[in-house]
Amino acid sequence: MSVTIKDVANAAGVSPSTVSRVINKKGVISPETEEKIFAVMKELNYIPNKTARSFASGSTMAIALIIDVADVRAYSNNFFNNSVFGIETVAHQNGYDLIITNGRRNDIEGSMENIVLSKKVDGIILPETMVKTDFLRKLDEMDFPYVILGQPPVSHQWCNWVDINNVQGGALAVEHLLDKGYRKIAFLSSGEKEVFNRNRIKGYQEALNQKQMPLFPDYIRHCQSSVESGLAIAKEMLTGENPPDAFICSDYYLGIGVKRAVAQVGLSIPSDIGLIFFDNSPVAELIEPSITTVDIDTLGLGQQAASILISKITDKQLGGRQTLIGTKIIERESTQRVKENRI
Amino acid sequence: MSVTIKDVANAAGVSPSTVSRVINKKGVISPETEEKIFAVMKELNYIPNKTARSFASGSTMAIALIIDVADVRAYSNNFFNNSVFGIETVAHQNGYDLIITNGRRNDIEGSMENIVLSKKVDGIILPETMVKTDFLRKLDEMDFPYVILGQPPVSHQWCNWVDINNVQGGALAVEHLLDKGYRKIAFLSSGEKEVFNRNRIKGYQEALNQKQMPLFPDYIRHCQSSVESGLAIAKEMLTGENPPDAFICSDYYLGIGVKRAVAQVGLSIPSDIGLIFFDNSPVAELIEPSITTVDIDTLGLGQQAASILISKITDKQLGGRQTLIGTKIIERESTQRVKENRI
DNA sequence: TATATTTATGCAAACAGTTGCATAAATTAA
DNA sequence: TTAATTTATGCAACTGTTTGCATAAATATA
Repeated sequence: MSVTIKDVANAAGVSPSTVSRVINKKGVISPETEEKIFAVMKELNYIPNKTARSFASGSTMAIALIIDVADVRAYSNNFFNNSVFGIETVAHQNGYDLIITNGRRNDIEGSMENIVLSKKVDGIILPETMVKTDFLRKLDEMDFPYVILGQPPVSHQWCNWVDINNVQGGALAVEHLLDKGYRKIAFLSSGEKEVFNRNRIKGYQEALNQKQMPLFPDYIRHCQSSVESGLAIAKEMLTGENPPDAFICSDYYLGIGVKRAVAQVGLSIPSDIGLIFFDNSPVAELIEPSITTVDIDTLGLGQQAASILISKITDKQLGGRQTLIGTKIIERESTQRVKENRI
Repeated sequence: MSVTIKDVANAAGVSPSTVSRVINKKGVISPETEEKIFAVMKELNYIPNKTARSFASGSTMAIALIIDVADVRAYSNNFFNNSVFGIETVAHQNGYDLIITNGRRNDIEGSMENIVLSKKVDGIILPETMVKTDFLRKLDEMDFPYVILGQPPVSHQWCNWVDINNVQGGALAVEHLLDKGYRKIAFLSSGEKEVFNRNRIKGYQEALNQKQMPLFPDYIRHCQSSVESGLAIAKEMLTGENPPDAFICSDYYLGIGVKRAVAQVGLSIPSDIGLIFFDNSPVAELIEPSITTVDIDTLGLGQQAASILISKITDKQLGGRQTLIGTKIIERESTQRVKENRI
C-alpha cells in the first residue's frame, strides 16, 4: 500500500534499523549511508507512519488540552482561542500534536481513561476548574506529565502550573485608579468560589492597604457574570450610603452592567465614576466611552503551559514549575477623571 | 507494565482474540464468555491501548481540524470557539478524538504530511480559505475523507462542504431593513476576495431585485475589517451625494465604524440610519443602541462538518454532501426606525 | 445415525516501526 | 604484527491489538 521503512531500506541497500536511526538521528551513521537514505526517502516519498512509531517507541508525540465549556467563559471568549493558539504553536515547534478534549463536566475520569490511560498522549494540560485531587494523585502515581492552567488546591501547589498573576492585576487596577484621582474603589467579582476572583480581590486589598486607603468591606461584591447582575449591584451601591467613585469588574459583562447603572443614576464615566474591567476584550475599545482594562496574556499562558509540559515529558525528573504571567493596564477613557493633557 | 489484552485473556481463560472480539463487538461470543471477560476487564482495570489498536486496525479514530490564525477572525472571534466545540462534541459522541493543527499560512503541504500521510488521523476538516486545488486533488486520489468549512473552488463544488448560508443572510438583512422602512441600503464588505462576502452581496442584490428596489452599484463597498475603515467609508457615503439610510456590515468592526460615522455627521441610529452586522457577537447587545445582527450558527457548522466527515470515514462510497446552515435575524434597537409598538 | 450447518473459540500472522545486542570492518594503541 | 578500541551496520525481538482461517463442539437436517 504505502511506502514503509522496509521499502526504503531495500531501495537503499541497508537494513530498516539503519533507516530508523537516520530518521531519529540516533547512533552513528556514515555520511554516505545517511545521504543515500535521505535521497531514497525523498525519491519514494516516504513518510514515517506516526501510529507505528508511537506504538514501537511508546511515546505518542501528542499532548491533550482538556477543557470544559464552562471555563471558556470564565476568563473570556478569547481565553480559549488565544490559549489554544499558544499551546498549539509551542507543541508544533517541538513536534507534538495537540488533541482537544472536552472534560464534559465532572467526567474528568472519562478524559483520564480516554486520553491518559489509553496511551493516546504523552501529557495533558487542564484548567484548575476541572481539577479533582484524586485525579491529580493518580497522575502523580503514574508519573504522568501534566500542567494546570490556574492555581491548583494547596495539596498540589508544587506541581506544574501556570496562571495569570491575578493578584498583581487587582493591585494594578487599584493603583491606576488612585493615580487618576479616584478614592472609593469597589470590586465586583464574577463569583466567590473562583480562585482568580479571590486573587484579584487579594491584590485589590493589598494595594489599598499599601497606599493606606480605607478598606470598606461592602465594597467587595460577588455577582454573577452578567450585565444584569452588574447593573443591579452597581445601582444599589451608587444609590446607597457611601457610594464608590470607581469600579473594578472581573469581566466585561459586569463592566457593561456598571456602565448602565452609572447612566441610570444620572452620573457619568469617567468624570464621576471610574471603571476598569479585567481581560482586554475587543468590547473595551468599541464602546463609548472606551474602557480601561487589565490585560491578561492568554496567549503567553498557553505557550508557557505547553513549554513546561514538554519539558516535563522530556525529563520526568524535572521538579515543579509555578509560573505567573504578568498583567498590564491598558488605559482608555473610562478612567480619565481629569482630562488628559495630550501633547 | 500496564494491563494488556493478554493479561485479560489469561485471567479469563480465553484467547486474546476472544477478548478483542468482545471489546469490538465483532463475531459471535457466548453470553457467559462475554460476561466473564467484562468482569475480568473491570477487575484488572483494563483500558485498551489506543495506539496499538490504531496500529493493528489501520484506523486512528481521530480527525483533525486544520486552521489558520487568519481565519479565526474571518468569521468572528467566536467562530473558532463555537465551531471547535461543535466538532469536538460530535467527534466525541462517535468515539473520535480531535486534533487541532495550525495550517501555518501556505504550509498546507506541511499539514498534509504531518497529519494525513503519516496516518495520524482518519479524516480532516479544513476551512475554505486554506484550500489549494492540488491539495484537494491529492486527497481525492488517496480517497482520504475531508470536509471543507465554506464553499470550495468550482472544481470541487461536489466534494463535502458545509457553509453558512451567506446568500440567505444577505437577503434576510435587506428584507428586514425594508420591512422597517429603510429604503437606501448600503453593504460594507470586509474584503472583495472572501467567498462569504461575495455570497452576502449576492443575497443583498437578489433581495433588492426581488423587492424591485433600485440597486446603486456604489452602495457596495469593500473595506478592510476594521473600525477605521468602516468609519471612513461610511462617513464618505453619508456626506456624499445620494447617501444611504441603512448599512449592512460584514462584521462588527465595520459596524462600529458605521456607528461612529453616523454620530460624527450628526445623524442617529435608528431614527435616521439603520444598521445590521453579521455574526451575533456579544458586542451587539452590549453597545447602545444595541445592534440587529444576522446570526450565524457556527456551532451547528462545526457539528455538521464533523458529522459528515465521520459518515464519509465510515462509508467511503458516500457521495458528496453540500450543506448550507441557515441564518437568522436577531432584532435589536438599531433597526427600529419607527418605535416598536410593544404590547 | 450420519451428514451438513451453525456457533464459539483459538492460532498465528500481520501492522511498521524501534532498540538492545552482536558483529564485522576500520582504526588506534601496544 | 597483534590486541584493543571505535565505528557502522544488521539481526531479531518486541510493542498490543486485530483478523482471516482453521477447528472443535453443538445443533439441525436428512
